[in-house]
Amino acid sequence: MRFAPSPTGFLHVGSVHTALFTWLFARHNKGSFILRIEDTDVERKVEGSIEAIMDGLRWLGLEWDEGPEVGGNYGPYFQSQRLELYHEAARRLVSQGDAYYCYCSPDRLDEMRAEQVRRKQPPGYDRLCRDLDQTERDRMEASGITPVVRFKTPLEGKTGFKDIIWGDIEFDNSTLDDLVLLKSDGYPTYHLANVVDDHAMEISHVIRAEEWVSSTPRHILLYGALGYQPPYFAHMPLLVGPDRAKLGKRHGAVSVTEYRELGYMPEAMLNFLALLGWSLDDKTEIFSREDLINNFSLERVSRTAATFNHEKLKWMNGLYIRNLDLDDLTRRALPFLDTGLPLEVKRPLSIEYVRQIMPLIQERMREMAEVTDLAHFFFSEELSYESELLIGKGMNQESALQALKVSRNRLGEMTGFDTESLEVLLRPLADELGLKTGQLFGVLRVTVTGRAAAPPLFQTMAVLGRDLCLRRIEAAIEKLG
RNA sequence: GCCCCCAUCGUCUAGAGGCCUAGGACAACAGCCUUUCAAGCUGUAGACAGCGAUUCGAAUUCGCUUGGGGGCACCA
Repeated sequence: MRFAPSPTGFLHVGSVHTALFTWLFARHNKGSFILRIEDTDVERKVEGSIEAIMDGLRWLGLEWDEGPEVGGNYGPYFQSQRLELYHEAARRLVSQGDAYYCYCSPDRLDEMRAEQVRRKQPPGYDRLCRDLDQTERDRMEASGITPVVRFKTPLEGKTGFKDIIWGDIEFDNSTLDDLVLLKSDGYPTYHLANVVDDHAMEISHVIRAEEWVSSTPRHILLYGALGYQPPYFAHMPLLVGPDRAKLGKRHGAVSVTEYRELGYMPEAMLNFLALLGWSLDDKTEIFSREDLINNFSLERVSRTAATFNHEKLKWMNGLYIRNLDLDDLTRRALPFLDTGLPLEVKRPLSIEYVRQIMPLIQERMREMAEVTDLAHFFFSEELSYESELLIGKGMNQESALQALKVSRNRLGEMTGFDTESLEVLLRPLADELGLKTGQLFGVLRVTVTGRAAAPPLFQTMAVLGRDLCLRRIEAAIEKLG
């Protein structure tokens, strides 16, 4: 099996979806997973995208058995390094009479198509050059035109194939036009290159997105003309946005890099993507990589396009985060804190301190990048919040001020400063002050964290430490007074 | 316009003639827990696109309609 992206930018989640299913199929069946770079479009090639693709796949753990940087017996794995193979195939097809040189200019083709659309005809090459004789060809050659090679599609008959996911699909050859195989710049089109390579690399199963269904008959025809046995085809359901159109940039984050930077875990990403167009049964939805490999089958892939639901991904990522052990969580969160926290915060961050904070915010994170916002008050000296926030329901400035002053004194006299002693001290204190526990705790929470919603108070204070807590109480008293 | 395909809660899906008064999950809503926010637990609401046909019986089979998508490049 192979995953064959073209290096035209970032690694798209749709591509990863296909890569994942291909990889799962390969792993499940003990086949090999090949990465092949389809760099046959010089114009659209984007610098650095090959690295982005490889980085992305590796981050997700979709390791390839053959391909760039790993090698293999069927290389090279860049189509731009395999041009001779395509030329040879094209020459053979021409000499067999299954392909021909076409001298039509792009301008003529554009006009032709515009005219066809105007007349509401299906657009397609009009086969002007299909039956050129030798003298006409010589004349064209002499005028300096570099021809393209086009496939001589049979005019009649039907071409069908059995798709593992879709079943039997059949096309009338009359609806297919003479596609270009070799471009005038000497590069092959996808159609030629993919057929030649899939055969040369002994690909048994071609797994790709649904958008390729309509060009599959052309490929079948090509395999036939070349005398090759076609592989099995499995077309995957498309990933779409909320408007049901093919997932694209306008739908928000579509590159794996973006998700990585937001703090999505590869495990969650794969789990989520696997459930788009595939399911095991009516209840299982949390799968480890191994579970996926063990249970995957193309027969259970659905045919309907799936909406990429960010909300569910977020939920699932949160679930994975909650399942992390302390060390793992700390290790993964550290880089996000490092880049996300304000410059004033001293670096390097104390791993021990971060370790103490993590349990307090673990169940509140859904994207790892949220760690910065959730934990910033553990690091910043100054807190900024509106003083009204200190005055809770049923309280006024005076009672808040008094609560703070008394708390300051008591806290200062404490011997220990752990969660339990804080609770033992503070809980009765509310009563003494004539406040409900919620009121007292509320004032202190805002004082100590700068916000109304935060992790449990006593634990938070214990981590912050007595000094910082007292300084913040002073600051709050000042704010109110 | 032509070709190909798809159609179960808002979303992801289970369902391959009776197990379906259609199951699960996200999201929503309500309650419980609770010092806030989360997390967790419990519950509520929510779908077989429509119409015909086959059948004792249809979400499941067939046809039509409607809706949606994909493709129709010297891009992949």
